[in-house]
Amino acid sequence: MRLAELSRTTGVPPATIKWYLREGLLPKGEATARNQAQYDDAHVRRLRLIRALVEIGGMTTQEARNILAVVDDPNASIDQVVGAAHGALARVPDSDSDATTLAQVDHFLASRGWKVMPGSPARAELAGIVRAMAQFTPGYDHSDLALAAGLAPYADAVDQLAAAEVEELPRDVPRDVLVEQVVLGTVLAERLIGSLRRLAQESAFLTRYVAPSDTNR
Amino acid sequence: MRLAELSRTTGVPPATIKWYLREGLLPKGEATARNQAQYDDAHVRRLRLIRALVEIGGMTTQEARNILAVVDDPNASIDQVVGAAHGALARVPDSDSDATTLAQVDHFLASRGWKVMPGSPARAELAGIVRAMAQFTPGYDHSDLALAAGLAPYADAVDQLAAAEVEELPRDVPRDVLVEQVVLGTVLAERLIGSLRRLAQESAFLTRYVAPSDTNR
DNA sequence: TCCTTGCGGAGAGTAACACTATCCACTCGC
DNA sequence: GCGAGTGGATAGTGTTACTCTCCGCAAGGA
Repeated sequence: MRLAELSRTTGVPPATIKWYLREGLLPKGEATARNQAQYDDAHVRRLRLIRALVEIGGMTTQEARNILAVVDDPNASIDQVVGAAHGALARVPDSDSDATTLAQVDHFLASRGWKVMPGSPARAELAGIVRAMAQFTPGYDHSDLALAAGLAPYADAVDQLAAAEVEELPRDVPRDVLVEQVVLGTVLAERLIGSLRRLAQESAFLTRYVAPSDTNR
Repeated sequence: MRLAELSRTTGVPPATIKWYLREGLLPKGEATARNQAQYDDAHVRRLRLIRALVEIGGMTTQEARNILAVVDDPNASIDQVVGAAHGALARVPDSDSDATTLAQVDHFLASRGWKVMPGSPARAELAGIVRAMAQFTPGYDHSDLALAAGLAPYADAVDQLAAAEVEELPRDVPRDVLVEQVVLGTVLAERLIGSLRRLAQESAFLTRYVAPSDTNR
């Protein structure tokens, strides 16, 4: 398969594929001559993975490259792969978040029994979100209890999902397949949950605000 | 309150505030002279809302402006506000998604009893995600049942959350407060769920892959 | 053998985005 | 009265993700 055909099967423009090759996101094809190269299914797969990370996951190419580097490293553990994906998905606030909110978040995580590493990007992101929410709640008392009560329904929902996902990972599968599945499960599922929630919300709003009497009252 | 003080209380640089004023994201202060203006708490609040949408929600300023326009329109219904927020959160694929996936998604939504408008951005986004996932599953049979089975755990989790959120909205509150809360509840909660899921996932991976014997084996 | 078509690789160019810097006339407070 | 500060306008900057153009070479038909 040459570049043009790779482009046709994936729908990615040739110029973009060339750019991915230059940037090192996509490994080079096997050269058959000075200006001819062969690509195979692994390239198709990798190209689709890149597009999934960028188009659906909303990552920059730099973030995608970081993940792919870990994916390609045969010595990297699953934890490291997950860590790379999480690092790219998190929107860590620029400024150092205040210690109060961070301590509150840590307390919440401990009360949940979640083991999280201090450098976790998601932890910093959560602190930023909590801080922003608190700014809009004038009477917010900054107590650990108030936080835990507010987050509980979300944490409950997500706890089950995460546990099931990790538990259902296949054990008897080659590393590259498992790793790819972990990345997709982390990145695409996050977007999946988001769109499903919006669909459920939309439906709930339509039911309550537009025609509540039509259905059950 | 003058511009410099507005900058100090929100942490947003003066030049950025000026730019938001020019772009129409932030309403002008009340002019007291040709080159002096007064800002009040509403400006502080609006500025914080803009930063929440942009920094946490990851929106472009154009998307933020679209939402704010609906928020400011006293004739806009809650549904329209939610619709604007959803429109900015969704990552709709560029290409027209294929009819097969879209029909499958519609079938799934109907089986759930979710009422969704055909133009819903979340619907198109979901179709794009399902399509990408199917590409990585060679034996995927494109049956409605397989889709429903795969999405069920996520949809179950999200269904309860969305219903609770809509149900818990205050009814006896001025429109602007309600509208602001709806936008924040839509945008910030989406990010909140994402970061919480990653934290739960991180914990689950640490438990299973790093030290499973320490805890329960 | 020629000749057209297409290939790959490299570098420059581009469009959008979100600010940021500079300038200027003016005004407030001392 | 004067200097620091203000608001408004315009132009400039850095980043990102491509996209365009060019070039020498290869492949395959006439």
